[in-house]
Amino acid sequence: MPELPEVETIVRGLAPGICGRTIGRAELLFKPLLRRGPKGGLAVLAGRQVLGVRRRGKMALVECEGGITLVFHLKMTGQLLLAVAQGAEPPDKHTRLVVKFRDGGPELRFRDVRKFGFLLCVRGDAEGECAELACLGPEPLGLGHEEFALALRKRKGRIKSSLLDQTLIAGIGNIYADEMLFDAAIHPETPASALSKNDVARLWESMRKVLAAAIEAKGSSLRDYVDADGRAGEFQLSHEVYGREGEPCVRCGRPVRRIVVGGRGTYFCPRCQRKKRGRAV
DNA sequence: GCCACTGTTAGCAT
DNA sequence: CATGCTAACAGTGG
Repeated sequence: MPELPEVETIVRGLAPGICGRTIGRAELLFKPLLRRGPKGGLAVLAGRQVLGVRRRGKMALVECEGGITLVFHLKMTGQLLLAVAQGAEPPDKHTRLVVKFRDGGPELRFRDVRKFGFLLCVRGDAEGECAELACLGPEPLGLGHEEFALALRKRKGRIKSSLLDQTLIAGIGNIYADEMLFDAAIHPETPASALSKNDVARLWESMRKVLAAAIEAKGSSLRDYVDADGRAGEFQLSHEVYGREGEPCVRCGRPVRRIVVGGRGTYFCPRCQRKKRGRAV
């Protein structure tokens, strides 16, 4: 579940470990991982220093000398790991990429059980020229609440689907959408355009609160997610609805329900998150 | 063994 | 055009 908080945690862990180091060989163990890149493939990386590591939406960007940027999308099960020592343990069968450094120190590995993840090797202005990045909406933590309200107003679909639309806002995934809707006491199937001014204000606050708390807790580890050092996150312990079907709502005690919204498993409290209707509460 | 389900999203249908 | 499903893949749990 690498959503924004998980990718942010990975990026923060990776940066001090690889910035300033010079890349040696990059071994692409699963060719289709590299969706796009220069003719010679990842050979272009050899001899380049890593200048920075950043996050955009759910993607991790490794910026290298000479305007080369590696863009990783972890999709469902991708992991970016800083292995303890070069060649200490051989890569397992799910390791798709190994990047070695000239100093012989820890190598960077990309593992991905389901093979949905991808890598782009971009030259020049990655944010501007790379479609995968250029089409992303604004960062939820950098978004003012006026702009947030504006973006939702013109939406026809359900609020949960809107939160998951990366072109609208970048980085929110299934878990955090459910958690922030619960925090804001909004039913996930509410049409985005039907939210009151007050609803939107609460949702904006909840979005910031939930994402910040999740980053603080180093993400949610339900299954595959671990940070760059292989450590699990802690935020799953603070989930209030996600994955808690049948368990009592932390606010009212009624059982949490699971429905499907836009093909995604959706958890909510039917009492605290009433469906929007003209009826008095 | 078989079937249902899983954190994402591109691509196609409506 | 916008929105809604499904498939892509592999593993896990019932």
